[in-house]
Amino acid sequence: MTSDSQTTDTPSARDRILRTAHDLFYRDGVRATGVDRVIAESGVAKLTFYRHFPSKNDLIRAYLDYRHQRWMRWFEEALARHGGGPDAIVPAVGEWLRDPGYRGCAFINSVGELAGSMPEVASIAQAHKAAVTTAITAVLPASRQRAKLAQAIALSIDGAIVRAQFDATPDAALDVLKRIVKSLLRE
Amino acid sequence: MTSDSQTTDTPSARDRILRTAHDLFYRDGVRATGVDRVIAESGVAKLTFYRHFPSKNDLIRAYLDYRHQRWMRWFEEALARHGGGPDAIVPAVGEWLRDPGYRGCAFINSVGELAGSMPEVASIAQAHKAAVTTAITAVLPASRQRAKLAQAIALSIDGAIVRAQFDATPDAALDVLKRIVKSLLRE
DNA sequence: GGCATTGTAGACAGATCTGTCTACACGGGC
DNA sequence: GCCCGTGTAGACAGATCTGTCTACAATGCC
Repeated sequence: MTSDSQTTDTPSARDRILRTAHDLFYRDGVRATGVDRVIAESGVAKLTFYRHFPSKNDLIRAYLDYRHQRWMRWFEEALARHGGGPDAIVPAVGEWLRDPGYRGCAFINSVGELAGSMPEVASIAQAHKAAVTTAITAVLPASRQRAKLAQAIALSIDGAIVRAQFDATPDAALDVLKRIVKSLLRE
Repeated sequence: MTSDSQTTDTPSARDRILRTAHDLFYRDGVRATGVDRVIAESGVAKLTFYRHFPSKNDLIRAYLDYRHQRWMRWFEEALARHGGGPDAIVPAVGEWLRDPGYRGCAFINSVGELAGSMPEVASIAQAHKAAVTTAITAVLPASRQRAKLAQAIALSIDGAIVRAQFDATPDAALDVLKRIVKSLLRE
C-alpha cells in the first residue's frame, strides 16, 4: 500500500518530506528551493531523503501529483459547499484567490519554470486542467454545449488566476471573471 | 512575432547583451539562465557585462523593459494589420501563439519565477497588462462598457496564453478564446 | 538469533552561479 | 602627448546546489 497521509500520529519521513516540499515549492518556486532546504525543514537525514526521492526531479513529480490530489479534493468540496450549481464556480475560485498563501496555480507556475528542462511537466499540467474542466462540467446544467461551456469557463479562470497573482488584490480579477461567466452562461 | 532587427552595423556591447539575455531568458527562463551563459553567447567580456549591468537583477529589469517595448510595438502593429477593429484581436493573438518560439507571456512567467525574490516584478507585469488592455480598448467600438469589455477580453487572452503554453497546439485555446470574445462582444 | 528496512548525522565531491579583480588594447578629445 | 571611456581575456573567491558515501541505531519479521 502506498502513501496515505491522513492525520497519522507520526507522519512517515516520506510524508514529511513531501509536505515540506509542497509548501516550499509552492511558496518560493521549484527552482528557487534547494533540496538542502527541504531536507533541513522536514527534519530528515539526507540519506533518507535520497532513498525516497533519488533525484530532485522525482520530488518535483511527486509534488505535482500531491498538489493535484489535494487541490482537486478541495475544489470539488468548495463547489459543493457553494451549492453545487453554476453559481458556485466564481465564489469557490474567489475563496482560493483570497487565501493569504495564494501564489497562483502550481501547474502554470511549474510549466513556466521547468517546461524547458522537464518536458513532462507540460502534460501533467494539461491533465490537471482537464480534471478541473471536468469538475466544472459537473456543475453545469445539461445541454448540448455543456462541455464547450466548461472549457471556456476553465480558460477564463486561468486568466483570473494569473491576474490575481500580481494584482494587489484579487477583487478586480474576480469581478471580471464573474462578468465573463455570466456572459457565457446567458447563451 | 519577429524581432525588430534594426540592422545596426555593429550593435553596442550593451545591445548585444540585452538581446542575448532576452532570447535566453524568454526561451529557457530567467532563473535557469546563468549570467555566464549570457556573457559567452553575447561574445562580450565579463567586465564589460558588469559595467553595464552591475547585477543580474539589473539585467532582468532591463530585459522586462525591452520585452515590453518590443512586444507592445508588435501587438499594435498586428492589430492594425488585421483591420484595427474588434475582429483583429483573436487573429493577432493567434499569430503570436502559433509562433514556433512561443513560450508564453514573459511577464506571467517572470512573476511565477521571481515574485518571491523580486517583488517589483509584480508591478512591472501589472503595468504591462494595463498597456495591453489599453491597446485592446482602442480597437473596440465606443460604448459605455468599453473599458470593462477590454478588461474581460484581456483576461481571457491571458487564459489562452497559459493554455497554449502547455497544450500540444494552440488551436483549442484559440477556439475557446474566439468563443469567449464573441460572447462578450454580443452585449 | 539473524537480517532487511527505515531511520539519523554529517563529511565530501564536483558542478555551477554571481560577482571581483588584474592586466592589457584602442581611439578620440583636450 | 595624455587621459579616459570602452572594450577584451580570463583567473579567482565564495556561496550554493545536487548527489554520494561512511558509520551507526531502532524496529519488526522469519
